Formats: sequence, C-alpha cells, structure tokens
Amino acid sequence: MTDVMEELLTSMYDEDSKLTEKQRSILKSAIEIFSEKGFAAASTSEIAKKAGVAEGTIFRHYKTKKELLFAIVSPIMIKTVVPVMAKSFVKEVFKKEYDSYEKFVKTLFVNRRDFVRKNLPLLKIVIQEIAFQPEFKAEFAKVFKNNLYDSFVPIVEHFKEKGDLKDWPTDKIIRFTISTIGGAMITQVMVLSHMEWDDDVYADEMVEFLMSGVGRR
Amino acid sequence: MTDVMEELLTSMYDEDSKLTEKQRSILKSAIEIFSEKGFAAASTSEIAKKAGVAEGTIFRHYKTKKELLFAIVSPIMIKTVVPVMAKSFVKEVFKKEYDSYEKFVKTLFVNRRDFVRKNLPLLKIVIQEIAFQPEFKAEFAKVFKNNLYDSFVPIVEHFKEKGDLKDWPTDKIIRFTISTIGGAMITQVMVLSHMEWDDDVYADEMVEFLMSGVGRR
DNA sequence: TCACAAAATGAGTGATTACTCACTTTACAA
DNA sequence: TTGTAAAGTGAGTAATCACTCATTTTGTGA
Repeated sequence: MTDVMEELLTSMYDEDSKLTEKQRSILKSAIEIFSEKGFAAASTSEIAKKAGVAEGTIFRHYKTKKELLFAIVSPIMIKTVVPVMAKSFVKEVFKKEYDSYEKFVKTLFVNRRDFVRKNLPLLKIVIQEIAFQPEFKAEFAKVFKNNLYDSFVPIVEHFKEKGDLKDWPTDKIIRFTISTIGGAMITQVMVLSHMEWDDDVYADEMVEFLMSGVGRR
Repeated sequence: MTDVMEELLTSMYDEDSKLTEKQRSILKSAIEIFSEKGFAAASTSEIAKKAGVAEGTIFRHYKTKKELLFAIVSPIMIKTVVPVMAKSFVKEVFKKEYDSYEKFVKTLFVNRRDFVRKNLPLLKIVIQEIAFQPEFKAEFAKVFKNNLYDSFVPIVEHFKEKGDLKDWPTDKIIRFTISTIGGAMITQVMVLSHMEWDDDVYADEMVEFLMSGVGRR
C-alpha cells in the first residue's frame, strides 16, 4: 500500500461518510488490477474476487466500471502536483534569503522523485488513461496549468530579479526546468531503476546541467 | 496514411510473398482502431467492419488478435530509431569537418520530430503496449541500446576530442542530450501542438540550452 | 431486544467477445 | 478451359463481459 493510496482511501473516508472495509478493499484491488492489466483489460469479476467481495458489491457503490476508475484517478492528479508547490514549500523559497533556484529545483526533484517511486501503480493508471479518456486529459491540463505552471511563475521571477537566472522569458525557463526535471525523473525511476545509482549525485548532476543552461554564470 | 504505415505495408509485401488489398486494409484499420481505443478495448469485429472484410478473414492471416498487434508493432520500433542514426547520416557527421555537435543535435531533433508528428497513431500503440506487454519492453530496450545509444557513443567522443564538448563521461552527455531532445519533442508535439509556434526558433532554443550544459564555452 | 436502513450477496441477464469451420470465391499455372 | 491452392466468408460457439435484482446479512440507535 502506497502513501497516496492510504491518503486516497482515508480522504474518501472523510468526504463520503465512512468507507467500510469491503469498500476500501475494492478500491485497493481495483488500483492493483487496473495498473497491472490496464482499465479495459481488467474485469470487475477479477477485482471482486481479489477484494474478497461479491461482484454486486462493486456496483452497489459505483454505478459503472468507469465510475470506479474515476473515483480512483480523479484525486490522484492533484495530489501528484499540488503538495510540493503548496503554501508551506513555496513560502519557504521566498522567506529564506539565502535560498537559490538550485536548491529549489533539487528539493522539488528529490521530493517528487520519491513520490513517483512510491506511487508508480497509481501513476501508471493515470498516464495510461489520459491517452484514452478525454476528460482526464482536460483535467490534467488544468491541474498542470493552475497548480504547477502558475506556481512556478513567481518563483522564477523572484530568482530572475535576484540575478540567479538568465533574463529569458519566464515560460522559457519554466519549460527547460520542468523538461529537465521530468527527463531525469523518467531516466532514474523507469530506465535506470535496476542499476546501482547514487541518487544524490544524480540529482546534483541534473541541477548543475540545468543551471548552466538557465543560470547566470 | 502515414509514411511508416506505407513502409510497413510495403515491407510486409516484400517479406511475406504478396499482401492482398484486403490484408492491407486489415492492417490499416487495426492501426487506426488500436490507436484510438487501445488494444484491449478494440474488437476484431470492429476492425473487420472498418476494413470491409469478414471477421474470419482476420483470423485466416493472424491466429489471434495479439498476433495482429505484434505484426503491427514489431517493425515500428526499429523504424523509429534506426533511420536517423543509420549509415548515411552518421557518416555525414564524421565526413564534414565543419560539422558541430549543435548541427548534429538539431538535425536529429528536426528529423525525428517530423517523424513523430507523421506517425503519432503508430507510436501511440507502441508506447501504450510497452506498459503491458513485457516482450515489447524488452525489444524496446534492445533497440534503444543497439541502435540509438551505441550509435551515439562514437559521435559524442568525436566531438569531445574535437573540443566541442565538456570532458564529461560519454554516457552523461548522451543522457542529457537524449533527455533534452525528448523533452523538447514531447513539449512541441504533444503539449503545444495547438499553439502557433515557430518550429525553427524552438529547435534552436533547445540546442542552445543543451550546448550551454554540455558544450565547452 | 427490536426495527429498519444500509451493505452485501450471488445467481441470473443479454450483449459482446475472440475465435472456428464448413463452405464459396478468386487467382493463376498448366 | 480446367485444376487447385489460397483467400475470403459468415453463421455459429463457448466464454466472458458489465451490470441487475430479489433476497439475506449486518450495523446501529432507540
């Protein structure tokens, strides 16, 4: 059980009155099977069997199989993007005068990399279904814009004024930053997961590379 | 009909005696439907209907639905990676003394970006199924290593000796190069496809960013 | 302890699935 | 023209699909 999965299940607990053990079990099994076989290839009977409930129980709580998918996916996208850029973290960046763009990027990278590692099954479902469910693609674009991109803007501008960054258009700097972080994340989590690798050295190399591109000398 | 699709159909024509019109039609329809709905959600009856053939005709040529998928996907991965790094292009790089790593990267980027744009449906099938078909993942890793990564090594070392590149480990330079090209490609093809964008300026910005990271002054 | 609503059940539903096969049509060499 | 192998057909099949519903079990407040 990943930490977001736990969060997901408890947050549902808060919102929709209480979740029974069987309901939690259904969500947990659905996440595993959707992740392993994909949404379309997963059958409700298999989910019910794995969850130890009758198939009818699933449809008591979710009118359709698709509704079950939505119940799982919807909360995830926000939880993937929001936490790091949220109040506490961003405020940190501005408060401490000695903070640098380097430190911001490294913290962001390390934090999200660990998150991705812990929640691969959930993220796999989201990424897969974004390709086929137009609603997901739209929601993803919205979350990305409102919670990631827009949070980036004041930070980049802060460090531009401070003289840490080149006098490039803000969106250009954000593009290269996100792209470099993303590339490093994919490389480290997906491609090189089997290799022995010094996580910290890798993160530092990435930041160094990025800064020589967007940083000021 | 994309160019690779055409290639795919004609190459099959060469290899397995001749393909009839109906057989070509089956492959074409299968590519479209697999790409739109995903392999698992695509039904053979729908493919047959779209192709204008009886469902039995599909199973005369492909024992199973999965075999149809393999017939489509297998040739694509190589065709995506090999052509650019192939003999003619790589030799070009070494022949001309005035060539630079910048020019190599830009040519590679522009060439593959246009390829990706033209063949999005085919690539979508491959990317989706790599997540669920272990054979595809293994084949992809092999093609990537043998045809992309290994071709990169002598090129990077050539420009390192020439003094164009930093004296970093070759694999580190390759990692940043592929990651930067990949990030730019995803950004331009997927994310910003709807925006007005000067392709050439975008490519130059990417190369400039990359070179300030891996280049020597 | 009782009443009652919510939760859970599992046999049953029609639709759809991948795939088969006996049969017909087509292409082409002799 | 004819023989024949390959190509194509479409009705048929068993299995599985998502989903329903009458019934039973469970949790809880009075």
